[in-house]
Order: sequence, then C-alpha cells, then structure tokens
Amino acid sequence: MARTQGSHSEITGPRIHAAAQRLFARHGFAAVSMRQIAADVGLQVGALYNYTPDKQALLFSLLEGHMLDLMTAWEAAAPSSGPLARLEAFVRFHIAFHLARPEAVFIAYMELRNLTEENFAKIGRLRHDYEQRLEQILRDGRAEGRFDIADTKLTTLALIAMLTGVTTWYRDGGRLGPEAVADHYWSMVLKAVSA
Amino acid sequence: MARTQGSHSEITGPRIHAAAQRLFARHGFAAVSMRQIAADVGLQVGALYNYTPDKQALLFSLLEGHMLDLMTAWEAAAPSSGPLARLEAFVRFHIAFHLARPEAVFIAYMELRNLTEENFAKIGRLRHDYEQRLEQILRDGRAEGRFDIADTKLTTLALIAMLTGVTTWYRDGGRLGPEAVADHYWSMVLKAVSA
DNA sequence: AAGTTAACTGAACGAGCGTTCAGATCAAGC
DNA sequence: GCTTGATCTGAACGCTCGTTCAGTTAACTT
Repeated sequence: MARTQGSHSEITGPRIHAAAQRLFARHGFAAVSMRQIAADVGLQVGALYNYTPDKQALLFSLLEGHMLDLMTAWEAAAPSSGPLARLEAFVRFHIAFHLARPEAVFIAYMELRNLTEENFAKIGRLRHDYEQRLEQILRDGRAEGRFDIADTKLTTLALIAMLTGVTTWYRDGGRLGPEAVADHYWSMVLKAVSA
Repeated sequence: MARTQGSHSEITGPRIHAAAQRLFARHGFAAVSMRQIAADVGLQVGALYNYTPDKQALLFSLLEGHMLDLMTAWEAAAPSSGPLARLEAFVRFHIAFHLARPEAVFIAYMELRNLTEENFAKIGRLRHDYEQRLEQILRDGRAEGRFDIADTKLTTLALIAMLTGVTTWYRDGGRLGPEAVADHYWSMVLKAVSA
C-alpha cells in the first residue's frame, strides 16, 4: 500500500514538522528516532527523507522557522512610539508569543547544542538580531533620560531571561492567565529600568 | 590488563561523575554513551557498572548532588539580618554559585526530562525548597513594608529565571567579571522590588 | 486506456546502544 | 606465599539507530 487517498506533499510536510516539534520538545532531539516521527505521522521511516535530507536539517528548520516567526511577528507588532510604550509592547509581545508556542520555545533553548556548528551560528545570529531590538529600546530610553540603566547589553540579557522564564512554569488553566502574568512582569520591568 | 596501579574506587567513582558531567553538559544525556564516559575515564564500559546501577542513576546522582550542594551552600551563606540584606545576599550567592559550576547548572536545567517520573519529582521538590528560601525573603520584606511586590510567588520565579540566566551568556574573561555582573543584577533586583 | 511521476513501502546496511558476566588481575590480610 | 575480594577486561546479548533504495501504488496527464 502506498500513497493512501488524500495524502499529499503539502499535507505530509507540515505534519512531519509538527510531529517532530512535539516529540523533540517532549523527549529531546537525541532521544527521538526518525521511526518515532514517522509512526506519529503514519508513515514508514523512509518516506521522511522525501521531506528532509536528514534529521539534523529537520531540527534546524524547526529552529529557524521559530526564530523567523518571532522576528516577523515583532516587526508587525512593534509600535513606533516612544521608548516607554515600545518597551511595554515588547514585554507583552515577548510573553504572549512565547506562551503561545511552548514547544517551539523549549526546542529553541534546549537543542542548540545538537545543531552543527554552521547551523548553530545561523540561529545565534537570528537570536542576537532579536535581542538588538530590545537593546535599542533601552538605549533610546536612556538617551531620553527616561531609563536608568547602567549597562544596556546586560540589562537586555537579564530582561530576556526573565521574560522567557515564564515558559518554564506557566501552565494553562493556572492561577494567572497570560494577561495577568504580563501585567506583573511589565510592572517589574518598568520599576527595574525607570529613572 | 586490570586494575592498573593506583586505581581505586575512591578515585574512579569521582572521575566517572566528572566525566559524565562534562560530557552530558556538552552533548546532552541521550547523546552520550556509556562507552564514551568509560573511554574518557580510561576504562572499559563494563567497569562503570561497579559505580552506578545504570545510566539513569548516574544522571540522577549528578542532579541530586548539585541541588544538595546548592541548598547547603545557601544555608551556610545566608545571613540572619533583615530582608533587604538577605535579598542582596541571595542575589550575590545565586549568581556566584551558578557561575562557578556552569556544567552542573546546564545539566540541572536541560536534562530534567530524561529523569524517570520518580526522580523528576525528587529534584522538583529540592528546587521548590530552594525557591521557597527566596520567596520567604520577599514575603518578609513585604510584611515589613520595604518591598512592593504584587505576587511573591511570581516575583520569585521571575527573579530566579533572571539570575540563572547569567549562565547562558557569561564567559570567563569577558567584559564583566562575576562581581561586576552581580552588582548590576542586584541593582536591577533592588529597584524591581523596592517600595 | 496508456504512460508518467510523485509519494510511499518494505527491507536491508553497518554501526552503535545499554547492560551483563565469566574470567583475569592485583592489592591487601593472614 | 596463599587466599580473598575488590576492580577491571573482553566479549557478547538483543536491540535500535540514521540512512538508502529498489520496487509498488495511485493520482494526474495525454
């Protein structure tokens, strides 16, 4: 039996990526076999290689896709107002974006070491670009005298770590919803950087 | 060749743990084989099983050891002064402790999912106990009117994530030393929680 | 109706995996 | 100097791994 009805490339490709994302997030890249991914999609393992040259490329495409999504989503959401409003927008955007796709976030932070050197460098550049968006806001705010920040680079990294940290403890249906969490974090960030 | 001169249990055991820690941190638990660990120590793979019942127990003992070190180190370092001084001590302790053992920290955060359910629960309890130490400081400070904190639980998690985040970017010989980093973080934390 | 081709199966490749264990080796106790 | 027991080797167990590929199937083209 081959090519069951209604099974096409445009459908199978995304299903493979979705299965890989779920399994990698749950068990880790190295602990998941190509056979497990294939079984999850309902294929034999050989069929996967119509969609990815190898397992490594599958991981990279997940990470790269996630980072590109993040960048374009922020470009679309970023206001052109002053530093304070832009910082608030960034905090709320970052939390909302990350809470909405916990699996992708998990993989993006945990599986970097399973990338080849070359792929690692590519993801590193994308991440740095994103962090630059926040640092520019902090620099602008400091230049305007609204922020009291000794070291914008270090503050950028501290804030990113704090904001991304929500994904390690947040659970749907928990005590606080995403908006309430964002409210609290924004209040802390504001106090931490205010002049 | 068996039991080369000067090779004893008291030496081999720690060497196995050290090799496992280094390799797990570098490549991930699932990606490291018992044979690699044995080769790193200079043994045949079978000899490892004189020191650990299986690979899982080796991982667990690393994580448990790390968490127990963390707890006892804080108990020894914690001052009995007021909330403000205790919070500063906690911030500086947490950063210094984590920067001093990047490999153990990395494993403790990345390899939780490779623990059995039972072992995962044990580590979870230890981590929660540690976080309680910080939350108690925040509660005390709020009770005394020194801290302005809407939600001590959430603030605890946010601060821990921010502080632990230093390990993801800190590099020895970088622009800032551990003390300078701790100074900056303490300044941010203080502003974030101050009344 | 025949031909083409994308999509997939089924089986195989060599390699490496965690774990076990009989036997070799060596330090220490008598 | 003989025995004991901790320590380690060397080899094997059954199994799974990522990847390849000849062959099969079914949707589309003509």
